[in-house]
Formats: sequence, C-alpha cells, structure tokens
Amino acid sequence: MTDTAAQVSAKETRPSGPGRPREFDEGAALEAALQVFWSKGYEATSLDDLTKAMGLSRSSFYGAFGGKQQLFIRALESYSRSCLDDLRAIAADAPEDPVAAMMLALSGEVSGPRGCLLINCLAELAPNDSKVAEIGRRHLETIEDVFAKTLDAEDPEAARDKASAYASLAIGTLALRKAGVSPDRITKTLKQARSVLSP
Amino acid sequence: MTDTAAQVSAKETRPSGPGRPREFDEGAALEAALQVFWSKGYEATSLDDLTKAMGLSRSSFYGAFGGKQQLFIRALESYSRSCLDDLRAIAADAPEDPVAAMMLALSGEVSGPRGCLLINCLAELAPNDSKVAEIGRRHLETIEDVFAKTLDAEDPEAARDKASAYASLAIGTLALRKAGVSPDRITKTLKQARSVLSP
DNA sequence: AATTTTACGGACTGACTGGTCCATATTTGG
DNA sequence: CCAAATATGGACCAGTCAGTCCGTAAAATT
Repeated sequence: MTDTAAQVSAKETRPSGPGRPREFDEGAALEAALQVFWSKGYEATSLDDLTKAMGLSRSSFYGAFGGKQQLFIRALESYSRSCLDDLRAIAADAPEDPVAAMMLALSGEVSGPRGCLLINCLAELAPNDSKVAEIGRRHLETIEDVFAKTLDAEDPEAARDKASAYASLAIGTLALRKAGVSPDRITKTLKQARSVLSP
Repeated sequence: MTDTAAQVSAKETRPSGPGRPREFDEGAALEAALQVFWSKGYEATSLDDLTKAMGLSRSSFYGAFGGKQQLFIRALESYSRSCLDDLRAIAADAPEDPVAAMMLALSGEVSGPRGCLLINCLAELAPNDSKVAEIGRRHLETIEDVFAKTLDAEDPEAARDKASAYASLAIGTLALRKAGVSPDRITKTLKQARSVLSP
C-alpha cells in the first residue's frame, strides 16, 4: 500500500477475475482520447467529446480512467513514450545523418498541422500545471539525449548545447507550421540550417 | 463605409459626443484582459475572470468589446504590435549583433515563463481558428522580416531561410522554458548556437 | 444455483458558461 | 430644462460543464 502508482496501475490492468469483463479495449480508448485532446486541446475537450470518441458510457469512463485530468495525464505519457520510440527508430534508420532525419520528424512531417501534442500542451497548460510541465521536461530531456547520443562525445557539454539547439530549432518550426507556412518551406529552411550547423 | 477596420476603430475610439462618457480606460482594460489571456490561455479564461481583471460590468464589457472572442482578437493584435515594436527597438539598440539580441528577447528573457502570448495561442487555437492563425502568420512573417533586414542582402533567399531558422530557434526555446529549463541554460544554448551559425 | 464482483446505460446534479436585458445614471445638444 | 444618446450595475437566461448515482447486466467463485 506504499506504492500508489503501482497500486493504481495494477487496478487499471486487472488481468481477469470475478465480475463482468470490460466490453472495450482500454488501449484503444486511450488512443481515441489522445486524438481528441490532440485536435482540440485540453480545455476545449468536453467529456461528451471524449466518451463519444472512446465509445464509452460515463460510468465506464470514470470507472476505467478516473476523470478527465487523470485520463489526460495517461494520454500524455502514452504519447511521449510512442513519440520517443518513433524518434529513436528514425535515428537508427538514417545512420548517414540522424540529426537531420530527427529534425524533420520533429518538425511535423509526421504529425501534420496539429503539431506535437506535448508541445501544444506545454504551451497551453505548463505554467499552471506542474504535472504537465514535468512530463514535458522529461520528454524534451530525452529528445536531447537522443540527439546528443549521435554527436561528438569528446565535449559532452557542447554536445548537450548543440542537442538542445537542434531540438529547439525543430520544435520552433511547429509554430510556423501552425501559422500556415507550408511544409515544403519549413523543410527547406531546416535543411539549410542543418547544412550550416556543424555536426 | 468601405473600410471596416477604420469604421470599427472609429466607433471604438469615439472622441466625444452625446451620452454618458466611459468611466474606464479602454486601453487599460484591453491590457488587463491581455494579461489574463496570457496567464490562463483562451479557453480557460472566463467572462468573470475578464470583467474582474478589467474592472468592468458585463454591460460595459459587451458594449465596448463585443464579446470574448472579439476582445481576444483585439488583444492579440495589440500584443503583436507592441511585441514587434519592442523587437525592432532591441535590434536597433544592439547594432553589434542584432540577431543575438533579438533571439534572446524572443526566447523569453522578457516575457518570462509564460512565453509569448501569440505562440501560446497558435499552439492552442490555430488549427481550429483561422483568424488566430492569420494573426500568427503575419506576426511570424514580420519577425522574419526584421531578422532578414539585418542579414546579407546579396542572397535574399538564403537570408530568408536563415531568418526563419533564427526565429524558429528562439521560439523553440520557449517550450524548453515552459518545461522548466532554467533561463541561464537556455541563454547559454542560444549563445552557443549563435556562435556556430554564420552571420 | 446463489453470491460476489465488476461493467454498463443513462438520468441526474449543482456549478458555471458566455451572453442578454432592463432599469437607472450621466452626459451633450437643443 | 428637456430630449436624445450612451454607460453602468446586476438580475437573468438557456446551455453546457465535469462528475455522481442507481438500477440492471454479465461474468467468476463457491
């Protein structure tokens, strides 16, 4: 009873037992919720939006996820995990220039005009929600780690700064994209910047 | 009657005439509203939040500003204007390296942990609000213009790309800041990146 | 088959949302 | 001083918000 997280997690991943079994897939429901949050933002998303997209009654919703806030945190964590996995895979698939490949991926080639869910939520909520800020901090830190890993290890401090700059550059272009700048234009800018920055 | 903007502006800046005069300063009220939007985001800001901060009754509020959405657009435009003015002043005040000075300013040295109002709103609303997206587009375009003006005019296209990269880099660090990275750390990263990028 | 345990559908709640309206107050123009 | 015009305060509105609750359904354990 001392580990609250494990307790909750265990409760939410009940493998089987007495009682009526769930009629929905928890992972699929979480993914559906994530998409709604991603499209509308946290505040603009209502419970009706969520339950409708997830195909759940309110009872099932609260029973499985506890509430809007808790569901949101779970969605963010799930998003962060899969996002970082994708990023590492992209780096591994482009050994000739992993930095460029990662910047392109982060800049929204994949996620489209909605940008990165985590960055969006950082902008909307972080100053007033320490939990969101913390998830964002870990996410960005890990992104920098992945960048830094591909850089010269002789000067770790400079590598860290460079990694931070690469990540910021890519993330900054998300704002351009939302403002309507074409993906082509952004890609060009990014490639040009990449060629100027030393590896 | 062909220039809607001038018409509205004239109506809203009625110099004098018959009827009871306003007991509040419209500019000050707008500024107060802007601060609330900046701190809480658009959706999380209620009419009560606004009228309280602005010191207005609901009647006065609707009479002077029309509604939450319209007030918000005016606040954004006002913010953009003053923000760009500041940026130009900063560039003019640092003739030795205007690019570095502007990047530092944009990165939140001034605005603090709340980041840039316009960038926040771009993240929260742009994909579902073309008016916000348009204001953001003009804002970012102008920022790039200011950057580009300080760069080599021989190759305008490359200058444009560089300007875009500088702006993106600075704007990207806003996300880091919100995630809790210290201003010092960000400033260091930015300076290092600046020294690597060619003028 | 009975009991226990969990899930489900959906009605319901009080609080709050953005927005409207009206009676009253204060000004200018005649 | 009177009429027209504008501002203000606050009551009021229908709709929506996140969240609760209860009667019923369906599974495992005994």
